[in-house]
Formats: sequence, structure tokens, C-alpha cells
Amino acid sequence: MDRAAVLPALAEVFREHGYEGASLSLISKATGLGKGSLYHVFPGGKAEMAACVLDEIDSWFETNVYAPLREGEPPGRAVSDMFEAVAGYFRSGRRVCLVGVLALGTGRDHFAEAVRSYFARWVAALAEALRRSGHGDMASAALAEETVAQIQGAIVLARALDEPEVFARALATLRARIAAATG
Amino acid sequence: MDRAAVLPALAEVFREHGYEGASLSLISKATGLGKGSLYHVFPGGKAEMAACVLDEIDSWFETNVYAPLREGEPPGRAVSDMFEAVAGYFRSGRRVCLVGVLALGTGRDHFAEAVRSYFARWVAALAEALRRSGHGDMASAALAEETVAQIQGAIVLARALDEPEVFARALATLRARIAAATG
DNA sequence: ATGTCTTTGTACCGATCGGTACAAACCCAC
DNA sequence: GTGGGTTTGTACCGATCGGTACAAAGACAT
Repeated sequence: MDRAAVLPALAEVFREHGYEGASLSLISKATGLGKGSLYHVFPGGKAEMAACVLDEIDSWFETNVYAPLREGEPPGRAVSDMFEAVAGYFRSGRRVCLVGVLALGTGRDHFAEAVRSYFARWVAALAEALRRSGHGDMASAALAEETVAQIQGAIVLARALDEPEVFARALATLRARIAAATG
Repeated sequence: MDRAAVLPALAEVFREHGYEGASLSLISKATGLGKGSLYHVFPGGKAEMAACVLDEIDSWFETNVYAPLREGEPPGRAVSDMFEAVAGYFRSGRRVCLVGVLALGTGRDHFAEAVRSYFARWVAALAEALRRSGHGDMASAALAEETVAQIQGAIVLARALDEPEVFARALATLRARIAAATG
């Protein structure tokens, strides 16, 4: 059993229960692995599991979101693709953002740098795409920051109200706003 | 020692560590009360403490945010006051929203209704203020939902990037957007 | 000063936490 | 089949969890 095979289940546990709430017994149940196996695969224990999950999230976003935003042509299409990728990743508002959970809550000390980098690179990549589609530097940065924040907020609100449509509506509004600013 | 005296410290512990992360030893240290006193004041234990904190937050927002939004005159001024109250409450982005933390993370089952109500009433009150200042019903609801989501997202982003200014910028942008839509 | 009632600290409970030790089970080249 | 290395389950560790019991300490009217 290798890391890649357990990472999805592992990520889901951290997402649903946070870092502290994700007990080894929950993790064991979710992955189907006993403690022996878990500590064989992740000698560093829970901290290494979380770091590994964060790492995979990071590289997924790098590949499927950040890089296309930075380099995709045309940039308007790259932005549109981002919304689609994000909608899929967050299951249209039914899935929570683990990085957001870590940012708000627990273990902010351990993972501060990973959390910071995730959001900083998202905002930077989106700003770059906006800049490439003709916006000024400052407007691009502001719109990018606003967009990422709104996505995160929509996840919170959708989860709180138990209404995933809130998330879908937010994405639609953001698409329209960016299109209006660009077109 | 009564409830009101310990609620602020109590709220801060839950904010910073989440529900599961807020251990009784942390709570005891933060409030200066031993277990005996804590269970004397809150016979229901941790769950009652959290419920009590949520209750106080709820009534603070009802008094300082929701009611003014619903009834304040003129409505444009009520909206502006909301931004000021919110900026103060969240310490300009340095303080996290406990209800948002609970929504994303832990104990979502115990407090689901309180969390839902907090956000639903916020959105409804803001929508009412917008409606009173001349917007259509649907536009008001959409703008209100978008605004509350953006506030929450800005908190996440400001905390993640360790840049409180992100929160201030978001509030400024929202003010401008609402002013533009109204004026 | 006394007695009563409230408030507090502390010792303790079983359960569970994250983590370790280690032996049985498994795999596979030979 | 046999031996050696890997993978796994399980028993166990000290620490801490949320919660309870209860007696000492404090407050206050008489």
C-alpha cells in the first residue's frame, strides 16, 4: 500500500474533521489501514500525513489551476477553465477547502507556510491571467484577490446554509464580473 | 463569577482553537477558572460553553448588525454602519469568525442550526436594507449573499496570508460596489 | 462567632489521544 | 518448500481528553 492510494481518503478525513479532529482511529477507519501500516507509510505520523495531503493539493492546483492561469491561451479561456476546475474540485460547493480550514483553525502554526503559499500563488496566477487579458497591474491584483476570497467565502456560506447553490451562484457572479471587466 | 464575565475569554479560545481544539485545560487557563468553577457556571460542560458563546455572538449581531440593517434609516447609512461594525468586530481582519470556523469544521452537527441561522439572518437583513434602498428583490438577495460571502472569504484570506489589509480592502470594495449599485 | 449556602480547587474517573514495539502474516526469488 | 525482507494487526505506552466527586474556602445574615 503506497501513499498515493490512501491520500484521497486521508484528505477527506482532514477536510471533514480538521487537523486536531482527525484522530488516528478515524484515519484508520477511513483508509482501512491499521496503525502499523499507517506508521509504516508515514513514519512522521499525523503531521506527515497532513503535510503529504497538503503537498498533493498544492501540486494538483499547480497543475490544474495555477499553471493554466499563468500560461494558458487565451487568458480569458484560462480564467474560465479555472472556474470549471474549481467547481469540480469543490464538488460544486459540497466539499470544503482543506487549506481554508487549516487557515482558520487548528495547526495554523505547523502549516502556515503551506497555507500562505497556496493562496498567494492562486491570487498571483489569477492576477497574471487578468493582466495578460489587458487589465492594469493594480486592477488585476485587486480583482484576483477579490475573486479568490469570494470563492472561499462561498464555500463557508454554502456549507453553513447547507445550500450548495450558493457556491454555484458565486462562481457565476464572478465569471460575469470578470467578463464585464475584460470585455 | 457569572457567565458574562468569562464569555469573552471563552469565545476567544473557541475562535483560536475550534471546538475540538479548545480543551478544558486551555479554557481553564484562558478564563482563570478551575474545572470546578467552570462546571458550576456551565453544568453542561464544553457543549454548553460553546452554545452560550454562540448565543452571545448571535445576540450581538442581532443588536448591532441585523436590527439596524432591517430598520435603520436611511438604509444606505445602515449598510455603511454594518461595514463599520463588522470591521470593528473582526478587528480589521485580525480576528476570525467563530461561526465560520464552526461551519467549516468541527462540531458542525451540534451547532448546525445556530450556524445556519446566523448566516441566514445576516443575508436576509442585508437584503432587506438593500431592498429598502430601491433594489429589486432578486438583486438585493444576490448582492447580500455575495457581500456576506466576501466578508467571510476575506477573513480566510487575510488569516491565511497573514495580511489583515486584505480584509480592509475587501470591505472597501464591497462598500464601493453597493454604493455604485445604489447610486 | 455561628450556621448556611455558594463558589472554588483538586484529586480522580474511564476513554481516547498520538505514538511505539513487535510478532505474525505475507510476498517472492530461489 | 525455504529464507529474507516487507507489510500488517495488535497490544501497549504515557499523556491528555471531558467530566465527576467532594471537601476546603469564602460570603453573608443573624
